Amino acid sequence: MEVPSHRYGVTVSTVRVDLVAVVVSVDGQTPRVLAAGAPRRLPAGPLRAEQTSLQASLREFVLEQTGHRLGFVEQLYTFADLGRGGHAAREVSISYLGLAHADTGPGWTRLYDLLPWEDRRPGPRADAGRVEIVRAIRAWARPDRSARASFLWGLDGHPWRPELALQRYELLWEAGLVAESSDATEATGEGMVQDHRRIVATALSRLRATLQYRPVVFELMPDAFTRGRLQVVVEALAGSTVHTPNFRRLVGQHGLVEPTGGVDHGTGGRPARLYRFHRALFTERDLVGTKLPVPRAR
Amino acid sequence: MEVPSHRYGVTVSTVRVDLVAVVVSVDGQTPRVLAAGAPRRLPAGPLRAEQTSLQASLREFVLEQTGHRLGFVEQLYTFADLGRGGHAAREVSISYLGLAHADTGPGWTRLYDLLPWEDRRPGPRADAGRVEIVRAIRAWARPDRSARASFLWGLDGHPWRPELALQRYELLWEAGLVAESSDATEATGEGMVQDHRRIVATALSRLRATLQYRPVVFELMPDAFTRGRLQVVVEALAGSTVHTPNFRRLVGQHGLVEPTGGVDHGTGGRPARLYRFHRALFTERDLVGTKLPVPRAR
DNA sequence: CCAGATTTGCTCAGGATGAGAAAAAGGAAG
DNA sequence: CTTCCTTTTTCTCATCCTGAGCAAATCTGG
Repeated sequence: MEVPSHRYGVTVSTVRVDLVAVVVSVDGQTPRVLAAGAPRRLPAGPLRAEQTSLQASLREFVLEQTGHRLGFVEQLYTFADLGRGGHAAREVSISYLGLAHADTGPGWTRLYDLLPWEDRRPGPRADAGRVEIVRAIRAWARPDRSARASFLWGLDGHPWRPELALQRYELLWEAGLVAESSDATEATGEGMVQDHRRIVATALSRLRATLQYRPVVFELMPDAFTRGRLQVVVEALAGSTVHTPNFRRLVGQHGLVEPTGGVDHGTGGRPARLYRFHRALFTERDLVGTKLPVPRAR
Repeated sequence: MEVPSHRYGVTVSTVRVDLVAVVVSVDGQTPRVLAAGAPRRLPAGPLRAEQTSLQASLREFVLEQTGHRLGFVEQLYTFADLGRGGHAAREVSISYLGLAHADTGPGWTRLYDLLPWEDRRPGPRADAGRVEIVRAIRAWARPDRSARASFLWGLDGHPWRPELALQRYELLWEAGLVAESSDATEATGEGMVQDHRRIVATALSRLRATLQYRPVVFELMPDAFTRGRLQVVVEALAGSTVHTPNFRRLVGQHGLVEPTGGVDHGTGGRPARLYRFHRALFTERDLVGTKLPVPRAR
């Protein structure tokens, strides 16, 4: 069984390749994604011939298009299925997740306007939309797909898992509840160009999963911050809340942060101590091996 | 801040795109990778214009080149940095991990011939090679990179983490210990064409990480198997051993398997009960959410 | 001064995990 | 047939991690 040349094949596969960026930041307690236009579109650009690495290419065009210097960058997934955008031609998009410091302005779309069901933090809109979605899913899933549906939506005793955002989006897609052609509703969210909403869902899934075993949140934080502020950012990304004493316990016992000595009096209650990320320790470790809690409660 | 058209850019980025497959199987207690030639080369093929999905394209050319029908397939990473193969031209490779049932023959290379230091199971060759590698790394890392080195190699009180295979390969690369041009040594392994060994390391990392939270091993198992056999396969992929009673406890309590009623008398000791994967339960769940133990002992 | 809000620390139960001991059940060698 | 060896299988125990609740400490704002 000899493996032939890898130039094997009948079709010469020369296609156009784009880079697509999902740039995330947290503004107050709302996560935002860089996407402008109507319908919204993720920033994208071509591979640059002169750039040796993909990441450099990505950073450059995000900087040019938006003026933003990306901190953390991670490759997500390469989308290349036929008919992605409606055209017959194949279009290859290499997608990246990037984290940037807080910023607002046009082009910064609220993440949960795109995927409203992913925000489970207590609030006025949360419950109404949830009921509506769950009803629609139950109707569609019955009876064949109900096990999968209740697993993904944390029904019937299953826990809600934040990191399954992509799988939930895909189920909604199959159920016809997030067709990009339809109008935006309160519960099913705002549509985007082509398959960009799927790419955002991919990014959210990956970000939430990464949060559980790598301290990437610090890419979104200023140099000094309170533990309460850190908790708010984590909860914003996870889309659910955590038990405050347990959160600080975990943050503390991993030695992730060290006090700066300063305090913040603007928190409304007892003043909070300021901390900084213990970077010296963790750049060496390639940022692997220490985790922050993401809720996985019922 | 308006985001311009995503057709923005000075260079038209039309490049050739290949699919590369890392097909893994376990033969006895040695993991194998589909790669033939000298130096060895992973099976690769072009995107097929007529295939709608990448996975379908991949399955087809792996079937054509090797006669193998892939079970599990997962996208790994897209390599596209300039000068990957030594040429100036950019070459984009979308890499996939595939799992196949046990098979031998030419073309099936032993995985740990390529990455010998990743096999930590007790054995004659293991200790000798380990000492040699650790000595070389320590010499190179001192003193700046010693924290990173000891973290990755489980030295100075750090645990050995099987899933960091890629990071270990990259450190060895930086240290000049796995230059593909040099001759294969007992400790640093056999070289491959272009950056294929990096792709194999990527696959191993991903496979080991996946093993910890998704029951993908079953893609490598026959329909009926003993728990001892399952443990051997997991240990082969993880490259280290686990405590037998704990392994069976975990497998049992997750409800992953169910007894077929049969027994296997060929194990050399007390006959072992045969089990099958409880597939009905887990296809529904999208194969998420149940895990098999991978050792992370000191 | 009081009410409210937030930070901070402590405790406790339950589950998961690492490690060891040992019984059960067969095959192989003598 | 008996003895030894090997593998499977079941328990037990200590420890750590995690979820959850209670309460004290400390400030701001009215």
